[in-house]
Amino acid sequence: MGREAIDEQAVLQYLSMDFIIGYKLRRAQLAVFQDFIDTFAELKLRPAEFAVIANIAANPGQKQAAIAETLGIKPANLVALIDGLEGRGLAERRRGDADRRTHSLFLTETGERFVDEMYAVWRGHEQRLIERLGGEAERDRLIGLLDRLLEGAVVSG
Amino acid sequence: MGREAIDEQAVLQYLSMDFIIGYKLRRAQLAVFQDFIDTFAELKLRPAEFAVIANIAANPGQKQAAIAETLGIKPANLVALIDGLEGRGLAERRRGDADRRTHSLFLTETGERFVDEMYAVWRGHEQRLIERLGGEAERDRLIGLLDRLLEGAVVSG
DNA sequence: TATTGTTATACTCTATAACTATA
DNA sequence: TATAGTTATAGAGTATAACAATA
Repeated sequence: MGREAIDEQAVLQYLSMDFIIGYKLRRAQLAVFQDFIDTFAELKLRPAEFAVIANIAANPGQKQAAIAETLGIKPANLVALIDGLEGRGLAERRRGDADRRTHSLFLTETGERFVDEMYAVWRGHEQRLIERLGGEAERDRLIGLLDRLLEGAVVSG
Repeated sequence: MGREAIDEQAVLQYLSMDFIIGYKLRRAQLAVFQDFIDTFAELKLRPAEFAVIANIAANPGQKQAAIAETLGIKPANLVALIDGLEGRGLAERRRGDADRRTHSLFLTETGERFVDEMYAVWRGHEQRLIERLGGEAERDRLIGLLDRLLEGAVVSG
């Protein structure tokens, strides 16, 4: 009966959802993405597009498969994303010289200028989140905890 | 030029994606949900279904609108979810007595037994996450930080 | 008239299989 | 044969508008 009492308490605790890590994580992620989407509405940039542009800027010439791997998305789903960026004149595919099956990705000149603007907007968004968290030390602590969840995760594949 | 140098450094930092809160949050949430999905594959329970059942169990008789509000989903999208639970004999709708437009939700006896099993499975999942984080104190710290992100968020509507 | 739950529908994100062109 | 990128497609999740029953 002692055991039942403990279980009952635990059940009530989890049923409140307040201590469920995945639930809180999802709600927080949605709130942060909503802020991102609102913030970047003017630049018409979605989170995935931001991530792709940032990745090309950090490593110009990367192949599509490498970016998909880095961002954890399927190569097939990267195609429309890059089509969009290419259509807006921000990025371009260049056929591989050695291996003509591959596409290396680069920012255009327009894309380079866009990155500057994107960064300025992003800084406002990120600063707002840091303030909500209570400062950069808290931000670092959060990133550290999230990294632990990621490091411990079973890699699918 | 001093200013440019600073911006360039900041750009490189953010382009590495390592300090972007939303990005890390999304990756961690996906990793945690993947663990949840694998863990609950046997019970054939998705995160949203878990949340609905937990909510009914915590507050039997709640109306659909209230649950949708609590979980942050649209009433229209709750319909199929509850249809599924009702179809499996876990939950049931009861027409409101005072207001016959409303549906109050309850667990069936099967549902009550299912909750016990669900809790046992959930405890393994949550314990695994707590271990990844480094203990309950770290879990509490993470929840606290996520709450700050949620509290500071602009409520849509 | 307004509200609860429902239906229909569309849009995004994600996953898989089959295709092409190259290797 | 195998691989990089592509196409087509299907499944979740989520959003809105219109409807029926009821208030």
